[in-house]
Amino acid sequence: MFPKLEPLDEKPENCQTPNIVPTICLSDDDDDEVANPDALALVLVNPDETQVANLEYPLKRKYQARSGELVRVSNLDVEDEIAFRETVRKTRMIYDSLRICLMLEDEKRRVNVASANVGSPSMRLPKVRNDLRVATIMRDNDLWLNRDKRIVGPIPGVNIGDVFFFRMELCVLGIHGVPQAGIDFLPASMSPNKEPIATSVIVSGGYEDDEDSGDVIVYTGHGGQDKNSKLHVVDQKLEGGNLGMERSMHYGIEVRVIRGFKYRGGVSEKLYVYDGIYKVTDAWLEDGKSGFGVYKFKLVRMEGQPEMGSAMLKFAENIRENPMAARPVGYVSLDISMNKEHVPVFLFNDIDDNNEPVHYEYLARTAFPPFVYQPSGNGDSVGCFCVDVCGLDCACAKKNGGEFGYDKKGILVRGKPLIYECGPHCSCSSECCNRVTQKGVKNRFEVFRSLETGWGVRSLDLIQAGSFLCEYTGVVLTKDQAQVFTMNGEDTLVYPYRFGERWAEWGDLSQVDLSRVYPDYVPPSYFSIPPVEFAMDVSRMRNVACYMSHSPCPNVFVQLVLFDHGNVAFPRLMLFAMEDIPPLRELSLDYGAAGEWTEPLSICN
DNA sequence: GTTGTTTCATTGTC
DNA sequence: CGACAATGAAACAA
Repeated sequence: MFPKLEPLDEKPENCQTPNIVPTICLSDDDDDEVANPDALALVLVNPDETQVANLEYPLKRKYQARSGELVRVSNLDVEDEIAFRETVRKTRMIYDSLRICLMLEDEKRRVNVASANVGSPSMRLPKVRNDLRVATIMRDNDLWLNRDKRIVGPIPGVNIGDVFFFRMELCVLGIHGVPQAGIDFLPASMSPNKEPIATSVIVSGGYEDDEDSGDVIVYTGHGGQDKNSKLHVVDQKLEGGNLGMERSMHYGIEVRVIRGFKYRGGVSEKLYVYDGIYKVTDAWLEDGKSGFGVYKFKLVRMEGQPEMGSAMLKFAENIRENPMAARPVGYVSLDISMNKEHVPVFLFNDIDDNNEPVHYEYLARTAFPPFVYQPSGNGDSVGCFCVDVCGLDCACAKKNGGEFGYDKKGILVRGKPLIYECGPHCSCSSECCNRVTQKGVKNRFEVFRSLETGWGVRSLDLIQAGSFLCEYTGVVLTKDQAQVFTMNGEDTLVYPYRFGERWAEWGDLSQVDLSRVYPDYVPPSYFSIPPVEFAMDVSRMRNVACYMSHSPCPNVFVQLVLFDHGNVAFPRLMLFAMEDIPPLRELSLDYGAAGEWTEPLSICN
């Protein structure tokens, strides 16, 4: 009764994919398409260019409209990959930092309103959706990516398995440009041949007629639903995104697939995972479960892509529930920390018979020499006198420049040269939120053997950006001790100063103009500390951090923290997540220039 | 805790 | 160019 959709009679030809950024031809009368060599650069955010673009239309619209130009980005070299990845991550860091910033500012205002309205408790602030507000502010500051091109296929800098807590992030990055609809498509009005083209879909299981078996999805078109009941009340029509899907099938245009899940314990109730590109292989109209006509699209995952992120999430969940059943072989140890961490640290090797990490004594906390703990006499080791939970007048907050290092959920607000936590000298309770890193490891880590990097570390839990991971521990050596240690040639010491200043990237909102949102907003000012001059010996005692691999584009960074003594020359090296890290993805640190950290180097110069 | 209602931001169409 | 419908998620009220 329902006709199968027939493809248009004219078949496009010469639609091969050139290397860099081809324009996609949608009709056969247009055979002189030329790749624009400058188009690649346009994908990256370039403040100068976007400002120029805005000046052209300063009165017509507040922000640059989304482009109608379809492009593919392929065959990037390694340097381009890293550059795109950095851009994506920077954008995501701004999103997260701004969201936390708005949250903290709102809290301040709430306190102010409450104190100004003593006796009239009915006074309330309007409700806010910070996930949406952040996107608006970033859009007004030209910080959205990929608005000047519509990318077909993978988004440079976005990897399969990347996870997102907010749907709006997908808009900001250009992965899926519409904030609500499941199908994102180039509209007919902007299309060269006046046909809509679908570029991405979100599979959230919100449609009763969806079927999802991983590599093959039967996706239900949109429309026909009642506004309130969400039930199908009329037949769907072949228009908009539905027609776009059919046209993408016709032209063989790949479609990005993002899966959405309900997720507990995260910063949001939902989790989105980028699962790679699919091809639409079939489209038809049928009676849905409601009895009304629904369009169906068969999506088949393209070959040669890394394993699906959603499959990895599921696999990690299975390992957490029953490690042995999920992976029968490969466990060398079920806890190399020997109960020294609150959660066990697995040692996993299914490649060779190397079991080296079990031979080192596990050191959950760095051991400093006794003199570090002696009071200096200038009062810097005196704690705060807060009762129960610290407020903004806390002495430790003042040391941090008038704010706490973490939000209420323990997420690092912004990187600093040094963060002071409340410690044993403070009178506040152990529930004080300024005691994040001293509480130790919370994630289930696994040291694993890989062919590429030797030993590596990954987590079985999803790690939210800005979360504390673990300390980088070892036996501390002073400058003099380190020199003696390295005299006999081999230098296996770790030099903290070489980790660099990745912390400065976390929470950096200098690109955002907040004066319009908060006229009285004062950007934080940093204080500086002298360079860290001690070295760390990890040749006998170490912890999980020691096995993290080096990367020029790391997902973990070092933040210096003090809590059990006041000696700024001997801070603890605390590791935080630079981005949302999906389970089973390798953790990496920037140890400084590649390879350099293992070479002997005098630190007294 | 559950359910229904409203609201948020953006795009595309009329 | 302006109005408006469509859309998912979360805050909120019941």
